[in-house]
Amino acid sequence: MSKTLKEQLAQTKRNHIIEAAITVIAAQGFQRTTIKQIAQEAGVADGTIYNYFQNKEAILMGIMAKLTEIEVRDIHFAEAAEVNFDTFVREYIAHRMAEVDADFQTLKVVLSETIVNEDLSQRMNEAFYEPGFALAEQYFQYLMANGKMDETDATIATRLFSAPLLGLMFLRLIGDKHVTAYWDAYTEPLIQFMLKSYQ
Amino acid sequence: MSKTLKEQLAQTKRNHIIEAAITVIAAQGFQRTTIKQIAQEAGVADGTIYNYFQNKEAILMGIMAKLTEIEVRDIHFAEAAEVNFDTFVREYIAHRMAEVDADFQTLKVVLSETIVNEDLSQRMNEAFYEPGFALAEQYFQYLMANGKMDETDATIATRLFSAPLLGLMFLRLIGDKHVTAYWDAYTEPLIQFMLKSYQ
Amino acid sequence: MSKTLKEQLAQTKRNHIIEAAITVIAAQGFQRTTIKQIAQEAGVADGTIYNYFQNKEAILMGIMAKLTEIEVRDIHFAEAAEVNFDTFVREYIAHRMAEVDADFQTLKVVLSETIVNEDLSQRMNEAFYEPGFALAEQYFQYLMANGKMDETDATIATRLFSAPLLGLMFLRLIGDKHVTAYWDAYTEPLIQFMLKSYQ
Amino acid sequence: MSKTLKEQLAQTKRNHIIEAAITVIAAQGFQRTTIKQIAQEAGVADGTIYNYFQNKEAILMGIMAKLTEIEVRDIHFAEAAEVNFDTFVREYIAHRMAEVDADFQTLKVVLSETIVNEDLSQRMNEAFYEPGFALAEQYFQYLMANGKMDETDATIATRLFSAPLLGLMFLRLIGDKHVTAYWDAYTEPLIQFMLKSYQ
DNA sequence: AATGAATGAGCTTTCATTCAT
DNA sequence: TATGAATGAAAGCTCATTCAT
Repeated sequence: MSKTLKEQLAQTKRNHIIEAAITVIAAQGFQRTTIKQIAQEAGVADGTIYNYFQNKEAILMGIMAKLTEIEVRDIHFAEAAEVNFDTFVREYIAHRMAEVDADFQTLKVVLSETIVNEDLSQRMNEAFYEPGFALAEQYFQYLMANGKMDETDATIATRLFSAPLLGLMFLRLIGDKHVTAYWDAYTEPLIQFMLKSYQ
Repeated sequence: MSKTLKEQLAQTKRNHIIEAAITVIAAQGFQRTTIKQIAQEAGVADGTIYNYFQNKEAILMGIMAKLTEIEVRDIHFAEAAEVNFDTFVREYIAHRMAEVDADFQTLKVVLSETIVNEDLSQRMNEAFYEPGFALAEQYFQYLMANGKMDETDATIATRLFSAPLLGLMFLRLIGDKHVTAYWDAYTEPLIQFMLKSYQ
Repeated sequence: MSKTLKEQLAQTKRNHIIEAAITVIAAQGFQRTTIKQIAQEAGVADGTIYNYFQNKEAILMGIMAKLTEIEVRDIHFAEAAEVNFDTFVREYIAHRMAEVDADFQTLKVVLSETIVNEDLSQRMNEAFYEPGFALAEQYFQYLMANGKMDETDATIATRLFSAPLLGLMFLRLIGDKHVTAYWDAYTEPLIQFMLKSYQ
Repeated sequence: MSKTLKEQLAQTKRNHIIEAAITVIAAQGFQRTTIKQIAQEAGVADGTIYNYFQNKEAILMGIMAKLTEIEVRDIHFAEAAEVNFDTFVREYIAHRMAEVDADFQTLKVVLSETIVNEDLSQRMNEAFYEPGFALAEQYFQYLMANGKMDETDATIATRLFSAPLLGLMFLRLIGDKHVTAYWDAYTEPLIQFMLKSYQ
């Protein structure tokens, strides 16, 4: 039991450092952020970081792992959504919008680095986007097979389906003031926009 | 006019260095790229870079300036497009898609840094996005005033209008293989998608 | 006598740590070896080491002390060898060769540091070599006084006498494969070599 | 021609850094020596070192390369020594003794590290000792074949032949005061000692 | 007495920038 | 103007040592 306790304490500290890292990295990017800054934000010594992470890169991986966990939850949601298309769209958008809002800093850290880091990009695609797309693709193919949707390239349809939401997220990423300040206000208009497109 | 000639030569060299910088920065990001790498790509000595740019940051600004020029061209196009909405959408999407394709590396360099650099983000918004949005906003308000569009928050409508295209661009930024490989194939589906939304 | 028992337990643990230290230091050198490695080899925590040694340097001193004990035994042997010169040489070589073999790792640890550490070198000379040489010198002077050996610089003669064996040991130190693998096979040839020299 | 000049300047500077490195490393060992110390001794900035050596290890390799050059000269000498055995021994010892004296600091640097560094040990054996031994072995086998020497294990004979000199060198390495101060005085006694052994 | 997480000084190395040529 | 060697600040990381438990 005491071993478990120790492990829990270690896990807590690890999470604490990850949170601190997200805060400072989100503000200035991974490369610009120093271990010293992360340590200061976390309130520990530089060396302590290395008791929990093998190197600086591993901190980024730890942050990415957080996102992957979220994605897993997400897929479960989506699988449960065996409903009509309108409901699916509505639920999907609302859910994702809330999620982006809740984990915005984490997303910012990972995505900004993904653009610039081939290796990380590969990993993210495999762990994050492709599973998501595969799910949506399945859904589209089901709709097409049942004549509920025009026959078309499902791969393209999938990307196009997620594009409007990603576009809004992108605007927030690059610091658009209105999108940032009124994120929630975009949910309903986006849903309406999507529904019209798939009428 | 030898002074002008000299200036022209200098401008040419400056552009040459900027092109070299775009190539290497697009591949690995601004922070990871060294002056030495840029100099090698440009075929000049490290020190020569500093005859044309005050410091490393100034190279980034030079790259950004290129984008702004493109945007200026763009706005002129848009102003000319005093046509019906369907034509506007079709032209707008086709034009932008081509543009993203043509200047993708430049976009990648600037956007990846924009996410992570508060200062640059500010500049980009002022010089790039806001003028673009202002134009579109004007257009929407004109449509609304003429009853050709539902009354709604024009600011939101503007962002929403550009979101799908930005979403596709984002997918390309983060290295989605299909979007990257078949960029052109997305133009027509995106147009159809947009037109349905605004029927 | 519980105090003595406690002391004995402490002494045992100290020796245990020293043995562990010799093993890892012999393999990679003192500087390259970390306290953590020694602790792991000894099966204790890092901090425990500091209950038995003031600092890392003190471990080295502890290892050196082991060698000094061996030397003390050795001198006793030598004093007992009040025999003719041939027997002395034969016994001396055989004894030392066996000793080097038995404590090779310990020797390696101490000697490699001795070369590089002025302070340690001083100590080793005073505690180890000089007493040994003094003994041999005495022996040579006795021989010379009795006409059993040419008059010559006894200091030089002493160093020269120990040189062949030290040379072999050195070859083993630097990792010569043959000397390392067939150490015992060198004993008799070395004895013959020495005897011929002093005929 | 100017390119050659530049290369020569670079080579000179490289040698200058190597000399500085030998000085400080000989005094305190490779591991204990910092780049800062070497740079200070050489009168350059820390970073300058890295214009001439890839990393700290490469400095050691540079020092080792110096020794190998010496060895090459040495082998040429030895090959030339197609003389009778007495002369060979006399020349060999005198030559080697002078050499050890001339390059003692360099030897100290390399040998102390060789003891402790498996990788370097391998290299030194291949590049330095084994060629030397092979030469001597050839010589012994020639003598044996001509009945000028007892049949015996030539490998052992070779090591034994070099042992007395290595032993003296070892005494100097570990800082024996008499050997250090009167090195030259050992040459003639060592020659006499060797000649008697091979009578 | 034993533990091992925390510490932070100090290491190697990188790289933007300068400046003598 | 172009060069590229020299610079040294600052980064990531290691590890001897301490100390609360």
